[in-house]
Amino acid sequence: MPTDDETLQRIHAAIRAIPRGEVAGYGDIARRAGLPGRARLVARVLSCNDDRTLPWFRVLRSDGRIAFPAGHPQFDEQMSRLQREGVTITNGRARMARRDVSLDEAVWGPDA
DNA sequence: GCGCTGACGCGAT
DNA sequence: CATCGCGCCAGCG
Repeated sequence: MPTDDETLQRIHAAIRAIPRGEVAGYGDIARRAGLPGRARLVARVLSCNDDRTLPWFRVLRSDGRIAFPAGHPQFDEQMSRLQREGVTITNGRARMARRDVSLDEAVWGPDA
């Protein structure tokens, strides 16, 4: 049931919906895609994703850290891209919107 | 069908 | 704060 096309599309949409200069957690994306608790699915989708137009770099862990271990090639690329968008990264951590007053409501509205 | 693994999350310590 | 433990889901040997 989970990994059908529709689900994939919604995850894609949720990721594309992240405003430039902002970031979101895997769990947030999953929730926004109507798949609460499927953070790992989002991760898997990204790992298999080949679409370059998808802002995959705006997706971080819920704690604001990049999912890759420091030193990993992907890690550097992601951090560079984020900084290029003005995302402040301190000690490998990006400033994330608080969960309770999340980006979901601020940007996508209360229905999210 | 079983168990391991991973671009995860969260409460408890 | 930094860690640990346990829960979660899907793919693969």
